[in-house]
This record gives sequence, structure tokens and C-alpha cells, in this order.
Amino acid sequence: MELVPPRGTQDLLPDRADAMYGLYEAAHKTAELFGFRYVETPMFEHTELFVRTSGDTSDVVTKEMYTFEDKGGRSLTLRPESTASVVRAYLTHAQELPNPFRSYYVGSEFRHGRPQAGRTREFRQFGIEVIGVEGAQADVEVIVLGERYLRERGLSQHVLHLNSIGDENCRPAYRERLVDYFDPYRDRLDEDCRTRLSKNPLRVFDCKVDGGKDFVLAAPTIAEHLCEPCATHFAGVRKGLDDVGVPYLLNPRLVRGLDYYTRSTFEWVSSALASDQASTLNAGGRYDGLAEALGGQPTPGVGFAMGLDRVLLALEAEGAALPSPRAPRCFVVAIGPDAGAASRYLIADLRNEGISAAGSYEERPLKAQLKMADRAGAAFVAIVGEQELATGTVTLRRLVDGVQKSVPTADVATWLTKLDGWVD
RNA sequence: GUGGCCGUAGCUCAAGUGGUUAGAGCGCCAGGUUGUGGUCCUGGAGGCUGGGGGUUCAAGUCCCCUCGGUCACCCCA
Repeated sequence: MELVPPRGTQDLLPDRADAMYGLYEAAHKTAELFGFRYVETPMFEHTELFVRTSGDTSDVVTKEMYTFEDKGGRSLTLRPESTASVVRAYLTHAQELPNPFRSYYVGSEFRHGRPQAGRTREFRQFGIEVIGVEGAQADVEVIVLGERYLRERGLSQHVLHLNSIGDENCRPAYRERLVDYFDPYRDRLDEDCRTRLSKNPLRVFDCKVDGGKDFVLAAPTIAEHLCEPCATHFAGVRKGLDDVGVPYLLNPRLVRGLDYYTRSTFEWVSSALASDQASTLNAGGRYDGLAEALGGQPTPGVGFAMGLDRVLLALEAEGAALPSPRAPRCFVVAIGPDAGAASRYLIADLRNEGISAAGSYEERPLKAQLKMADRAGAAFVAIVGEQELATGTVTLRRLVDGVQKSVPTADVATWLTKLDGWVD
């Protein structure tokens, strides 16, 4: 039996798992603060959901999906992203849900690519979606929420890139314009970019080989070719961000691979993460065409998907503090046969006071139990032995520096919640 | 999915051009210390050198396959 987990997955164990848990918790807090509601959608969906929304030109669909057949012969796929699921769920329950529907989710996504630092086959996302509003203010709020989350985690070395990619009214004309523009340069594009030119010409801009060539940089940008409503919307987003003081970098070459994306696209790129393959912390945009792609009523939407594993890597890269470990506050040590019951009562009391506490399940020497406490990561040890039983006290020991106090058993909880009083 | 580099103890790494029983530091366990963890001293355990096949008198070392890691791509969070 191979004891290592499947390729591209990882075990999150104490301290690092606590850090991830902290990111989840912060996601809940921030989203709730903005009035967003938590949703959970299935970990797997009908394969068709992702095929219809991501389209057949997307690599996610063509080669990165975990697709399998269940015992009923259905083709199912582990979710490679959650936006399609949330919109699907919204469409089936739209009558019962508020409008706009501000929702958020946290959880694992699955893509079968070749693993690399910051890109694993199972990865964790915090995503938000505002469904049912077209106005620029929704885009602004999504961005403000994302910026706030990153900043409050302690990150500072990231830049918000912003663009608008138009909609079904102005993008087709621009596409043609772009194809015409690139036509004379066809021979100077590499093979891969020529494929993009025919499939999705906007994506020539983020080509690694040709992206920096002068004729690519000089190519007409979508920003110059937005239709009136799209231009107005984009201006509204920019003004909204300016009003609240969120800095951004206009990046006319920031595009999206999928057709249902409209208007705003944005992403936060970290300069602390070395690999530019995995330096996007959070990517989002407007997807006014998604609901129709699913066969539902036309329904606008905007949201982002943040890569929490990458956020954790960025925190480490920037030397920022990680979310705290959640080790027990107090480890209760019982010495001698008579102390067992007393220590169990003490543990129960502490827990009832909301103080995390644990102890040994079996009788062991003091030394061994202190070591257990140390290993458990406890901040304090409460020693219950013959001397303590005789006097109705407990010996409290602070592990970080070994300072000890003898306190009445009834006061232990109070002492453990005190931050002062341990100096002498 | 494509290509480069790498894989020795739990971790970080040693083992001239193939050559007896593969080493060290840290960590782990035990004792010193039967009421004090982390520090200190002493001792101990721990490896079919990622796995499989091949070349050779002889493979950690060379070749092939495979698995895994990593980097660059494709693409994306």
C-alpha cells in the first residue's frame, strides 16, 4: 500500500491546516460582513454543465476535467470551478432567492493538470457571486471585497489588473478588427498563437512567445472599441473604484478564454510569488452570458474565485503572519491514581467555560504527560496531583517560559483567560 | 497534456572515474531526574538508496520503464 496521497493532492496537517482553516474562517467573516450568503453546491456535477459553460475551446474542458461514469451510466465531473454550479443552482431556485443574490462559497476544486507549486489537482477556492444585477456598482463591490480580504490577511505585494472585454454587441466587431490587424503578421506569430487567432483572437495578447512583440503591443485594444453601454459600464466601475480608493492597473490585454465572460475582467497578481504561472491570487469578472449558456433566463452576474492555497503561499513568501494554530489552551496532567477523576472534572469545567482543554487518556508519569502537553501545542499545563488534591488547588504552568502558579481549583478558568498576572 | 532537472533515515544533506557491513547533523525513543516539557549529558532505534527491469564479477553510482517532486510551457485559482 502506497502511503502517499494521489498526485497533485496534499495532506494538510496541524499548523498548516490551521492556517487554511483560518483563511476559510476569514472568508466567511468578510463575505458575511458584506451581506453575502453562504452556499454549497455539489462537489461533482453533470459533465454537461461544464462543457456548456466553459465551451469546447477551453483547456479546462478539453483536458483538465476529472470526468467519470457513475453506476447509473451518467457522465459526472468533479467541479473544476464553482461559478457554473452557483448559477445553475440560482436558476433553479430564482423565485425563492433574493435579488440580487449575493452568494459565496469555500471549498475544493479539481483540475487534472501537471502539478506545480501553487497549482495542484485539488485546490481550494473562496468565491463570491453577485447574480441578477447588471450595474457597475456590483462589480465595484466584488472588487472591494476581494481587495479587503487580501489586505486584511496581511498581504501587500499584489496588484489589481482591470479591463473590460465588451459584450456580444461590440466584441464580435472588435474580434474581426483584431483578426484583420494580425493578418499581415501571420508569419511572425508562432503556431500556438495562430491557433488562438482563429479560435479566440483576444488570447493572442497573453501569449508567452508573441505577447511582447511590438506589433502585438500596438494592436488595437478592446477598450477603444467598446460599445456605448459597455463603455459606460466600464467607466462606472473605474469611478466606483476611484471613489473608494482601490488602486488598479488598467490592463487592456487582460482577457478571458471563455465566451460567456462580458465586460469587467480583473485579477490580483502577486509579485511575491516567483512563478508567474501561479501568481494570480484571485481572478474575477462579469459573466452576463452564462445563464443563457445554461438555457436559463438571461441573468447578469459578476464574481471572483480566489485561490486560497496561493494566498497561503503568498503569505509565506511575504513573510506575513499565518493564521494562528488552534492548539488546546490547557493540558491537564493528572499524577497518581486519585487524580484521574479530579482531572476529568477540571477538563469538563474548562470546556464548559469555553476554554479548550485536553488530557491524557491513561495514567502516565508526570514527565511523559508534560511532554504530551508540549507536543499538543498547549499554552498551559494544569497539574493535579496529591499535593493539589490535598489543598484544593491546581498548579498552573505556562509552557512558554515555565512560570508556575498555585491557584484554587475554582479559579483555574479565570487564570487561563487572564492575560496579565503571570509576570511575577 | 509537452519538455528540462531531480529522487539516499522523519527532515536537510554526504558517500573521487561502479568496488567490502551506505554516513553526519537535526528530529525521534530511552536513561541521567519515581512532582516538571522545551535546555544539557549518555545511550539506542531508524535505510531492500522511490518502485521494477537491464548491463556488470560487482550498481546509491550506468541504461530503460514507471511513480513522485520541481521548473519551463499549455492553461488557469
